[in-house]
Amino acid sequence: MKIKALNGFKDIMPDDVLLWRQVEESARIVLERFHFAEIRVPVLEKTELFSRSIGADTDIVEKEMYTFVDKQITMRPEATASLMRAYIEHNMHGRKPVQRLFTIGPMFRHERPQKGRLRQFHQLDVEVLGSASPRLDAELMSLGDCLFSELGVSTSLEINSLGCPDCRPEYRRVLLAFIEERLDQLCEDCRRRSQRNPLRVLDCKKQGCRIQVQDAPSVIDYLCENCSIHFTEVRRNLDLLEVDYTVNKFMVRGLDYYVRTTFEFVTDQLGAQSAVCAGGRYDGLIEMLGGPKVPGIGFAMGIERLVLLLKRLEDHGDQSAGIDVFIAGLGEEAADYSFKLMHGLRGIGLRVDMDLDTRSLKSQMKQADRSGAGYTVIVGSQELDNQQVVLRNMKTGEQTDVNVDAITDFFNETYGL
RNA sequence: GUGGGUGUAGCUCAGUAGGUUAGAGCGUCUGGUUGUGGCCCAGAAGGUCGGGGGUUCAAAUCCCCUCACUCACCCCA
Repeated sequence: MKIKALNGFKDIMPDDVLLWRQVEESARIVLERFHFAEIRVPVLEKTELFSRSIGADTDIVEKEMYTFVDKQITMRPEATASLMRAYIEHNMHGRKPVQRLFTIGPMFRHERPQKGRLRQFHQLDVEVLGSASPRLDAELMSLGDCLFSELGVSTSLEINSLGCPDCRPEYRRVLLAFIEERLDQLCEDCRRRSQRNPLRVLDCKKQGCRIQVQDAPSVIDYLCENCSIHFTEVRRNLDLLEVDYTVNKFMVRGLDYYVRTTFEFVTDQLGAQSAVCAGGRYDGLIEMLGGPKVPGIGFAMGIERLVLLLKRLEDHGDQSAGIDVFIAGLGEEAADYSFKLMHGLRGIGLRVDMDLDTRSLKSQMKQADRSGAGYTVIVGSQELDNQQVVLRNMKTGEQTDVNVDAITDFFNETYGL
């Protein structure tokens, strides 16, 4: 029986890892420009942390978490909760007024896998704690924008406001009344949704429902004064930074903790999974988890989805990490010498490989070619007798005899080590 | 949890009025080049045709069951 990876769990193969690194490195560069600090948190947490923060009756908590029931611990389905826990646990609010944090790592959700959605997937998670300024909302969105342009992928930004505990109940009532008036026109799912989370009816993808909700009351019209001012300021600041966006009054959130600003970077290139990055404000969350009364905002970016987008940009063929020097040897006595030489060259920082199984020279040259080495050192018995090796430039095919003692110096000069 | 699609060589895929030893390209290996890569040529290795059962003289091909993968719904990054 062949052992295979679990459904929804994927190996990231060497060629793809290069793209992943590109994403992660770009992210770290951009995040540093925005003065963020990386934090790494555990993958396992107490189940309660997630049920309390994400919401006990959300799909994630209800049926998608990998939980060790007997131990009451869960593999994180998202990172925000863990970061909040760490923030509270280490009293980070006391160290400086505003904490800008990010983390990159795997998340786990037991959903049915499909394109751009796995059971173990990876997110870049960015959070800022300690400021309620609408400037921050705009700054975070511009950060996402910068990251996408750094990577060369194009997405569009959609924003909305969900109001706050002061104004949302009123809107909810109005919306529910609107929905109930045309309940018989809506799909089965929406009828169910209208009971639990009427907001969700707004982003149903079915044509029939879309027509029905077209003229539904907009959250934005029901925002309280503070939320309204906040949203206007967010938009003004986005304009100030010249970040393009559209207001999507149908955009809602699946997680309970979001208030006020929500946003999504979407693309039409990923099939059903249009969101590459999504986030929003969660001003009451930290307090709810037993921490200080501190506002927060953050977003999560789906790395797999981003990598899929990058793959669409150009043909990424074999581009496995190459080496500088390949050592080809003839026979066993050469092998000892080659082995030692390889060790020495690695010691001065070169990327070196050889054929440990002493195959034919032809085979070794082939390996040298594929390895991407700029030079091949050929060691034979004749060369050993004369204390010389052949140095072959793999680009030009030019060969020179070099004294064994001069080899290191040659590479030192060539590669400027 | 629900629906559609696809499972043939390491990879991408041909292969239906059922019919001998199941094919191609790429990759791998060997040789053409007594110690030299890329291009070219020749050859070789590599397959329980996803698995099980059935129909038949005969099944990759037809029927049933099952599993895996995949896309989509739900939901979400």
